[in-house]
Formats: sequence, C-alpha cells, structure tokens
Amino acid sequence: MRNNTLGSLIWLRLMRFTNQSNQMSNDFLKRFDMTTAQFDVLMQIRIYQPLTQMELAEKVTVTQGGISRMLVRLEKEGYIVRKQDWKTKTISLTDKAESILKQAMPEQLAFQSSFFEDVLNEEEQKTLYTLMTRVHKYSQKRELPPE
Amino acid sequence: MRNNTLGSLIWLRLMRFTNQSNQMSNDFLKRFDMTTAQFDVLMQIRIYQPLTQMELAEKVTVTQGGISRMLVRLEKEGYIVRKQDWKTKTISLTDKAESILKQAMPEQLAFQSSFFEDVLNEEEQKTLYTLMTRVHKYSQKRELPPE
DNA sequence: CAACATCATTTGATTAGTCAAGTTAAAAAG
DNA sequence: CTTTTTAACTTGACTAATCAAATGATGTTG
Repeated sequence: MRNNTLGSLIWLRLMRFTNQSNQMSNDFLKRFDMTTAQFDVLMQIRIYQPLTQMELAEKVTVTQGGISRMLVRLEKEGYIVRKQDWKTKTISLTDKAESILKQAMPEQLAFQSSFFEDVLNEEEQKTLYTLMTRVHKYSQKRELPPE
Repeated sequence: MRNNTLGSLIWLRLMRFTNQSNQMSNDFLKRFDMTTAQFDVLMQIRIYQPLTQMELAEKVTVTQGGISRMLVRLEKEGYIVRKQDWKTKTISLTDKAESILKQAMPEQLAFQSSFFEDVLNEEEQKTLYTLMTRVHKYSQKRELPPE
C-alpha cells in the first residue's frame, strides 16, 4: 500500500505547486493591495464586461454563492459596480480598478510567467501547456452529470 | 495589453485544473465522509507518524495556524490523537482512521491517477511529472528569504 | 390582478486557510 | 529557586469557498 502511482505523484506535485505559487502570488500582489483571487476575478471582468454573476462564476470555476461573496468584497473596496438589470446583475469595473489593473497586470503576468520561463525553455513550456490542456479539457468532459 | 504570455496561460490552466479536480475529489471522498484536505493530511500522518505539528505543516505546505485548526477538526472526528510530549505535540492516527484509510487510499489514489492515465500515455505522464517537478523545485528555491 | 413558477442572487452554517499576537512548556540565567 | 528566553502551539480577525435553503425580480396563468 504505497503512495505512488505515477498519476498520484503528478497530482500531488500539481497541488503543492499551485498551493505554494498561489501563496507567493498573494504576497506579490500585496503591493497592489489585492489577493490572487481578487486579481483573477477582476481580470475576467475586465475581459468580458459587462457580464452577469452566473457567467463570471463559470469563468473562474466558483459557485454562485462564492462569486456573490467575492463581489460584495470587491464592491466594498470600490473595484466594481453592479446594477440590477432585468433579473440579472450586470458587473463592470470602476475607473479605480481599471487604473490599478493597468499597472498590476503586466507585473502580475510577468510574475506568473517567471515560474515557468526561468526553468523551462520555450519548447518545454509548450509541451507542459499542451499536456495540461488535454488533462484539463478531459476533466471538464467528465464533469457532465451521469445520466 | 493581453492576457497571454505562454507562462501565464500555463499558470491559469494549472489553477483551474487543480481547483476543479479538487472539487471533484471532495465529491468523490464524500463516500468516506472526508474532504480532500483531510485525506491529504491523514496520508502524511500515516506515512510519517509519529510526528510534530511543525513537521506536518511543512509536509502539506500549510502554516502552523492552519495545521492547528485542521488537527482540531480531525481530533474531534476521532481520526487522530495528539499527546503533549516535551514542548511538542505528537500526532498519530487512531484505529478508526487506519481502517478507513485502508479502504479509501487505493480508491482515492486510483481516482487521482485517472485524471492523467485516461488521457496521457506513460511517456507523456513521465514528461509532465518531470516538468512539474522542475518547476516546483525551482519555486521552492525562490522562496528563500531575500538577504 | 393575485398566485405561481422560474431564474439570479444572497445568506447561514461550515471547512480551510492566512497573519500576527497570545499562551504554554521547558531551558537557561540570574 | 524565581525570572527570562525560546520553541511549539493556539487563537482572533479575516479572506475564500462550499452546499442548501431563503429572497428577489420578473414573467405566466387561472
């Protein structure tokens, strides 16, 4: 009874790495006074705005409830605005968020990238991306409710 | 100002995948009435017991405070026992945990593995593991406090 | 138009984690 | 021996999420 099929070793590596790099990213983003989760959500809003909470929840792989709470925080901080629009609430960034992102985005993207660029060459990065894309896409397919 | 250096695409994939597979794993482990985080901690205890909270915290990449709270929950559920031993608290599994793990471990490891085995061949899995190991190890080196 | 159905969002209870300040137990110093 | 130091652990205040039950907003129907 050992802890080591190849797959389970990969799983553990991925979990530990994302966990750790997430913490480092939180640390990095302190200079912009935001967290990794918040940055992620703001980025998605920036790309797709205006959009509804349901749509946003789906983009960041979070539940309805999760996105609701997150948006309350972001609204309180003055990063976003929501307005009731039919049954739906439509979300968009404030100028404050836009201007912070203009600064934070290139730095954060460079920070994220550095984890890979500093150790892997272009070729290896492409391989990693391709493999993870396949794995991810497959896991999404699986998620379909069993009939 | 686009969202796509190769590195940042990899980062996003990893985050989304681990996030999602973690949720699926939580779902899977419901049958054993535990969560992925709990399973992970119990496994580490099982391998290294008896050990201290500090050692355990380091193994699962969590803070002192985090492990303290987690162990309170696990103790309340009757999965572990802690006893004060010198300044330190020594952690070990109860029979209850041992016997649940005996059942849950092979199933959970198979579940984790399936994410990779079902889409990647042996060769590709090895490549993925090697690349992620390099990336992870490098990120740990970086973590050293700046002098 | 009041009652119902429906879809989007919120909320209460809980797990999981962070940081930083507070305890506690044992050792070293006075 | 009491006092101070130190290492290990806990705790308060908080972010982030989950699930499932409750609200809100808008249509539809008797």
